[in-house]
Amino acid sequence: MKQEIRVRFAPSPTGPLHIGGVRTALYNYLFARKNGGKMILRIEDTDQTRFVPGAEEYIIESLKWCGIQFDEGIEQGGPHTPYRQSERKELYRRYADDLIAKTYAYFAFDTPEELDALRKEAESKKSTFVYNAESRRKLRNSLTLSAEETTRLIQSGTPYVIRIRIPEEGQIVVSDLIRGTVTVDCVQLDDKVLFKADGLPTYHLANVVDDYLMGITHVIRGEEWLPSAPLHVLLYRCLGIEDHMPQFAHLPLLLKPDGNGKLSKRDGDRLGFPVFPLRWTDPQSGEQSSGYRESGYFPDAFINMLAFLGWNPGTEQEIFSMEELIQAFSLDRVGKSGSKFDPEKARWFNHQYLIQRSDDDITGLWMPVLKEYNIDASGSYTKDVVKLIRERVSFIHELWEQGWFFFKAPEEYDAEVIRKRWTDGIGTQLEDLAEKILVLEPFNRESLESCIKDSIASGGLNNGQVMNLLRLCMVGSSKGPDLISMMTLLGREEATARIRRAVQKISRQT
RNA sequence: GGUCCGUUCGUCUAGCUGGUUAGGACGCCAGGUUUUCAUCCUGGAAAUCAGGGGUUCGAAUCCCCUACGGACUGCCA
Repeated sequence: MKQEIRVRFAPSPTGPLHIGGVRTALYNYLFARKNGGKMILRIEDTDQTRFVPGAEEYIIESLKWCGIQFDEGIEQGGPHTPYRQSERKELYRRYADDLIAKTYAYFAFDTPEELDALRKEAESKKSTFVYNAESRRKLRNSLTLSAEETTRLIQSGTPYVIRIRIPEEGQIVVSDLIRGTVTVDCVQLDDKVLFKADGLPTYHLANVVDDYLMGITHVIRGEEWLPSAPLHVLLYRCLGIEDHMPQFAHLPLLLKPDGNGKLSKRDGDRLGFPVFPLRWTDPQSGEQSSGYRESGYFPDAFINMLAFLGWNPGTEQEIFSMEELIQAFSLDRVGKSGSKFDPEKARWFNHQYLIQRSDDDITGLWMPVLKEYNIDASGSYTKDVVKLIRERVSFIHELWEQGWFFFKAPEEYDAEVIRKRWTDGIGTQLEDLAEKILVLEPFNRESLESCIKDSIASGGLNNGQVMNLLRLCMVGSSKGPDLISMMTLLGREEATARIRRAVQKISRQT
């Protein structure tokens, strides 16, 4: 029987989840669903100093909004409860002790201050301090101290950490589903801390132990983890669980739209687009960061856009529902190089999703927005408006800009249009036309159209001039949907009132 | 500095096992539709495949070097 595929998304609750993280979660999710596997949410909160209140809730809410679902995790439970590392605290020590017993790890008593000093000193000599096979010989640890001294220090309560003892020679080979084989010499690795003085494991230990315990088969994570992947491979080996080592897939990074570097929180504020799925308020500073949800993006559009940043189906199809993404997804179609995030394309995706929606959907979404503008219109009227302007926008909130004049008469009239089209005597002719429209029977598209045409013909007027001025009367500028449709929808009273009103106002100005 | 990863139109990318006029999308430009604006449709410009060496009849595709970019280099994840 084939082994069940199990993947995990393992964020740290140190702040809001950024879109790079959402994409990592998405790829994990797609991979799991595509292969009939399980998706697990594990919270990696082993650093109590960086804990941010609300971050965990934010992460969960974000993923829900995106439609990324978990089979196991802090909310839905599962066979490996608990799913929060802080609650699994007792589990890790055993593995660290096991490593010590096998001499793959050792106790180190160096204080943070001492190490800091060493780093500073090295820096001043333009080199980097590395805790490795060479330097550990000169530092205070269970490798240099006698067994008695080590025991004495530990028993007297001296703070210590447990570090891995990297082999002095040999190579470590990481095989990566996206990058192929990555080989690193052990000499290049350093004796990373596995277990901290506060009694909690570091990422490296906790991650490997939990992935093992939770039966994770594929580790799909960001490229920033590639440099420590050899350490993780070594850990599986030292722990004697190499047979359970998952397959690795390191995803390329999301880059800034301009210039170079990893996309960061700052970029969004600077370039005017969200970097986070949901709006986030920093509990400490109160600083706000915008979110895709609040900016009017549809979750499926956002997900579609994100999926295409680093992956493509190899066909020309670009619009994919979550279901379609699941069907089409495969890790070997994930690229190797980082991608710059493009806000313009994100906008285009949203447009595609908006025009796919039904008139009723769009109307339903717009009604509450109209209320905020103090517009109290009926659903059926609003829907008629939606039909006329839906193609023109990418976001629900843009409907107002494209159709406010269906709900109130313009207050101002574009001076440029007046200058170009307004002539002496045109006012009275427009008023005559208004008169005819008011008594038009029946009042509909066809009759209105022929009424205007007749009036133009009999008055010897310029076609373009009248049409554009009528538009000016209705909208206040040379914008908007088809004039006849617009006037029909506004109704004869409103349409004629707007003509009279405009003629009055403009005549006074000119 | 060191280690590792990467490099095809401005951007996202196709091009999997060497032979294509290097394809698509966003954006941009032009024309058409709309007597308006937007949408939409059609067309166009846009990558000497980072550069240089090889291998080969033939390389964006394989190898090497260089350059550039990025990540990592914490008792952070």
